[in-house]
Amino acid sequence: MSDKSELDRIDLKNCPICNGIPANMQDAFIDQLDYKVLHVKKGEIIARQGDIVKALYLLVKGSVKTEMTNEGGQVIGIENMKAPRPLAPAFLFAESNRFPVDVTALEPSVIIQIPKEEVMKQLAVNPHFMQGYLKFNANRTQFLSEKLKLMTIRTIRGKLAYYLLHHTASGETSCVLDRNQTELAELFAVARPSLARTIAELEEEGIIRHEKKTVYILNRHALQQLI
Amino acid sequence: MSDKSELDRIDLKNCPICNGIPANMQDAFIDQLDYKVLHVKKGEIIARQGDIVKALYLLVKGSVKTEMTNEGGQVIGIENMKAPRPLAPAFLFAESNRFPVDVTALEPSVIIQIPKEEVMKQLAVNPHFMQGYLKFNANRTQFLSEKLKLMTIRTIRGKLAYYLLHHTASGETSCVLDRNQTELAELFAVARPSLARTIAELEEEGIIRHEKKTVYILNRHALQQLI
DNA sequence: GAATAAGTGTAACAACTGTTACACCTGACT
DNA sequence: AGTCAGGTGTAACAGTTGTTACACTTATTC
Repeated sequence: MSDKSELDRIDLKNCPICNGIPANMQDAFIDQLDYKVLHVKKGEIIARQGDIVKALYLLVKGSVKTEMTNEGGQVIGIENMKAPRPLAPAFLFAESNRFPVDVTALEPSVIIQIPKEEVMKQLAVNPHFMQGYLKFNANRTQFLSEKLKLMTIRTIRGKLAYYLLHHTASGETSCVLDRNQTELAELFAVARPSLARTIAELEEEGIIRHEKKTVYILNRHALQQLI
Repeated sequence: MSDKSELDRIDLKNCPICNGIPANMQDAFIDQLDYKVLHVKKGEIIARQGDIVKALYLLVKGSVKTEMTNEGGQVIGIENMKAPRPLAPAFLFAESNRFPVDVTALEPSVIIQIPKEEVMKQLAVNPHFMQGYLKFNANRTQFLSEKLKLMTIRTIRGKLAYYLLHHTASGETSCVLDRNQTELAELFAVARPSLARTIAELEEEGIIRHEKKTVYILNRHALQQLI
């Protein structure tokens, strides 16, 4: 498969797809797995937009960026990803099984490539692996659905209300945000000053109050009305 | 498992998850499957928001609506679904495995419930079923990703440009839309008159032209600039 | 073929959001 | 303590979109 020194450094237990495999079975799992190890330098291209996805790509070390370029050569969207995580696992089994983006290493990185047939075999043989795979996809679907729901709310007030209500445990009247204002604005896909203004408005109206990253919900009902 | 008259009417070959199973194996597949058949009348509730998802729900006949209600009892979002298709298959394996919505029958409908353990068994035993399941989830992820990309484009011009470019085969200069203006506006989550105005503007600028549902792209480069 | 529904084009105005620019605060680092 | 970067509050103005309303055209139905 590969030299043993490599295997020692591969940490699957933190990889979303494989972390369901019990610790005492992980070595056995790796040993019997048919895969390739890919070492890339900084700036090296791992996959190109349009390439057919023939294997499951697990980024086990390093970080990569993904870029989408249109027909005119312009770069449209960029996203960065850090190990450990699978790259585009959904595209392995999708009808259109081509990389939608260019994948480039941001630093020296290690990627494991598991051929599709091997993935299917393991899915059938190893229920932990199957659970992990299904769970990852399921979680991703939920994540995307949630985000989409947020995006279909048109006003910033609405998005903020939705976000706050969903981040406050029922019964609680406050929550601690895990993002700063800039990141929140990005999540909402709105401009940062616009978000700041909306927050200020809601505070003026006595609906919320905030100190640093803690938000107090003073009028839950009013918040619900905003969605 | 159930009376034979039922089985005759169950059409799995058009169900997204099961359609990969060869026709000559479908009967055998159904026979050995452990499942429950659920008949519901119009208006009957099939699942409630918050219920734990313990089985794969396949809507094989009829249609349902899904509603999300907030804590205040207000209905927020509604979506209709027609047979045959699975209901919330992602939630069966997700970390948070609860129905996010109320599911209500819109007409007399038939739902097959396959317990989670049985689904896992079949996934391990039947590679066609597994492929179908993975493919469905993968396609759904792609669909959601695409939609999300569309939503993060802030301007209507941008959304329209993105949509048109992605619905025109490379090399072609025209495409036939499969939605009317109202549906397109819903997809973009914008107001219908606003979309109409934007279309009119792009026509005035000589970038596109349209007759009924056929759109001609007169200046592809300008469209790309709009994204 | 008349009646009805569905879809589209358009306009004026209100409402909301983005842009840009700058002041201020805070914590980290030296 | 001083410097610097990151994060936040705020304001004026421009730009975009939503709202509402209505005319008009095109399908559909009986």
